Amino acid sequence: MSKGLTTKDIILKSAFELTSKFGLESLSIGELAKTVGMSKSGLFSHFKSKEKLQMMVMDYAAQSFVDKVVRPAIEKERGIPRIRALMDNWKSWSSSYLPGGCPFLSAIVEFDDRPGKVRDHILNHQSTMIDTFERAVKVAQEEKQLGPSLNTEHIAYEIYSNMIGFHIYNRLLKNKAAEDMFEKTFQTILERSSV
Amino acid sequence: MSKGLTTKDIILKSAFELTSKFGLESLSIGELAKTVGMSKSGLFSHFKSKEKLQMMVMDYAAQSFVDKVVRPAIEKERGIPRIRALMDNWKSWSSSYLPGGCPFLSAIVEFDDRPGKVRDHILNHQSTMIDTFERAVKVAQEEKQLGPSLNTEHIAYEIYSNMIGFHIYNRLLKNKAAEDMFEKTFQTILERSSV
DNA sequence: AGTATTTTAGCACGATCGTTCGGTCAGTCA
DNA sequence: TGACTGACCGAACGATCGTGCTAAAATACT
Repeated sequence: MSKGLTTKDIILKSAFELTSKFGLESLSIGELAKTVGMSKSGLFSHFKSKEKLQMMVMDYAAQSFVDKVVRPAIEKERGIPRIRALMDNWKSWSSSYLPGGCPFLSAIVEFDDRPGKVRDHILNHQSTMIDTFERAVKVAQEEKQLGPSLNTEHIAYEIYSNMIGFHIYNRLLKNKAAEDMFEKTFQTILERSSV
Repeated sequence: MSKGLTTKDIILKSAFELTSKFGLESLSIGELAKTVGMSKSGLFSHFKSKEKLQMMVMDYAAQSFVDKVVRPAIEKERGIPRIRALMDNWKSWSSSYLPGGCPFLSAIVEFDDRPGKVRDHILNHQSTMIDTFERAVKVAQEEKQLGPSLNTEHIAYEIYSNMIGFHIYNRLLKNKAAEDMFEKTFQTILERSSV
C-alpha cells in the first residue's frame, strides 16, 4: 500500500463528511484542503478535476454503505430478518457515520438537473441501492415469507420512500415521532405483503 | 402598484425557476441578473443580501404552492376528495410550474446542516405544508370518512413520504412505474385508514 | 548510495462570488 | 421650477473558485 493511497483515503473521508453536511456541489477543493491540512494543488493532483473528485466521493459513500449496511445484512438469515437488518443497519449508519444528511439524497437532489458524468454516476449508485432492497424482498418471497404475487419493485419503492421520509422528518424537522412512524410504516408494509 | 414591485416579481419568478433546477445555494446573483437582463447591482438593490433573496424565493415558492395546490383543493368538498385534490394539484404543480425539482425538497436537503435564518425560514414553510396535509386528514376524519382513532400525524407522514419517493423515482430515476406506484401507495394509505 | 518516481507545495491564471459605492435618469410633489 | 425619491447601471473591492505550471521534498528501487 503506497503512501498516496492512504492520503487519498484521508482526503476522501473528509470529503465524504463535508458532502454529508453541505452537499456535493458546495464541496470545494480549497476548503477540503484546509480541513485535511494540505495545499490546494497538492490535493488537487490526486484527482484531476472536480468532477472526478465528486465521483470518487460517491464511490466512497457507496463503499461505506455496502460495508456498514448491506454486507452485515447479507450475513443474516434470508427473508424478513435480512430486510429488518437492512433497515437497522441503515439507521445506525446514518446516525454513526454521517455527520450530516444522507450524501446520496443530497447528490440526487442537487444533480437531477445537471446532466453529465457526475449525474450518471450518482444515478448508477442509487439504482444499485434500490436494487439491493428489491432483491432482499425477492428473497423473502422465495422463502415464502412474503406473498408470491406481490410487486417487488413496488415494495422496494415503499421501503425507500419510508426511509427518505424518516430521514427528512428526523433530521430537518427534528420530529420526535419520526422513528416511531418509520417503524410503524415499515411494519405495515411487511404485514400487508405477507402470505 | 409601483414599477419596483413588478420588477421584483420578475426577478423572483426567474429565481424560483433557477432554484427549482439548481438549488438555493447555487442560485447566484450574477447569473440571475443575466437571465432577467439587468445589472448585478441593480438586481441586488432589491434584496440587500443573498440571505434575503433566498428567503424571498422560498416565500415565492410557498405562495405558488398555496395558489396552485392548496387553495384549489380547499374549494373541493371536505374529506377524501380534498386529499385527492391535494395530490392531483401537487402533481400538476410540479410538472407544469417547476422546470426542475421541488424547491422545498432541495432547500431542505441543502440547508439542514446550515443553521441560520434561511434554514429556519425553510423549516417554517415545510412545517406549514405538512400541517396542511394533516389538517386535510383531520377533516376527513371529522367527516367520518377515515377512522376516528387513527394517528393523523402518521397519515400525513405517509402521504409526505409517498410524495417525496415519487418525486425522486419520477425525476431522477425516470422510473416509468413511478406514478403508478405513487397512486397505489396512496390508495393503500386511504383504504387502511378508512372506517 | 544514488537514481528514478511519486507526492506535495508555491504561485499564478482567469472567472466568478457577494457586496459596496458613486452616479444617472425618470417620476413625484411642493 | 426645483428638491427629493427610487430604480438602475458600471466599476471596483477582496475573496474564493477550479485548474494549470514548476520545483522541492519525500519515497521507492537498484
